Amino acid sequence: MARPRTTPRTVEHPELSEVTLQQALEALADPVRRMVVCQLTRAGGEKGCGTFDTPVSDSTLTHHFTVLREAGVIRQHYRGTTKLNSLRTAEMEARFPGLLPAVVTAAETEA
Amino acid sequence: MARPRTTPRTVEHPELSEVTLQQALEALADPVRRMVVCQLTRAGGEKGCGTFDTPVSDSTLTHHFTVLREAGVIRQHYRGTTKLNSLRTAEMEARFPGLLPAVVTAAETEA
DNA sequence: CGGAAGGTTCGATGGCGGTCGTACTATGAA
DNA sequence: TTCATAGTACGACCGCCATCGAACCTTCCG
Repeated sequence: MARPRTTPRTVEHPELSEVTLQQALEALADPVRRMVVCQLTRAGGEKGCGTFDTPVSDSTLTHHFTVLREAGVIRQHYRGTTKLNSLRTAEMEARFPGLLPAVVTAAETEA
Repeated sequence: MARPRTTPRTVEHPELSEVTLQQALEALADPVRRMVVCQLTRAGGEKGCGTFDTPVSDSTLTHHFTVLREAGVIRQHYRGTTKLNSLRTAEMEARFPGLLPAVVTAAETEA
């Protein structure tokens, strides 16, 4: 109803300037969300929601994507029935210099 | 009893190699703990437990110090009745390169 | 027009963590 | 020895968040 049948589904993304450090750290402090970020880093581009290897259910994963998106860490958009995810690397770097690389590096090193 | 009257109180500190990224991020994801870290950074050295400006009670603050210590972020030792706190900057840098600076910088910038 | 694939929404649940007050211990000073 | 100061230990409480399953919505493909 809210959206005519011909309009594609859209997703809301915050400006990075509206994102707090608190949000970013909370987003990155969850192990499942870090898995997502790492897999996204390794993929080097876009990746469908269903293509991630995690130990949680689909509905839980949806929740994690939402948290990451609202923290400005990822960008999401639809292509057909698939929802593609990518990192907002440059914007994150501008907002929180060094944070994302530090976390990803530490996560990769640890594993 | 466990400790003879002449032995000074001691505090247990983990090796940084035993600290997980999870611990470090959880430690830094709390606003009160970040206040502590920032004030410690600004102080540039040691600082007594009672000299921090936070919105929580003493007992809660004790809890936060414990979390920070177990995450390898701070070192604590007694001098008389006072407990002094300092950052384990170099060790943290070796274990999680760039992490602490990124968080502190972002925190300082934001405020 | 089905039907299937890909995600989402919703409500419930369970556990963990931040918070507090109070009682306590340890040290140093009077 | 007694008091004051600095911090700790303990127990209780409360709210939040990760998790799930089930029902649902969208889009594509026969």
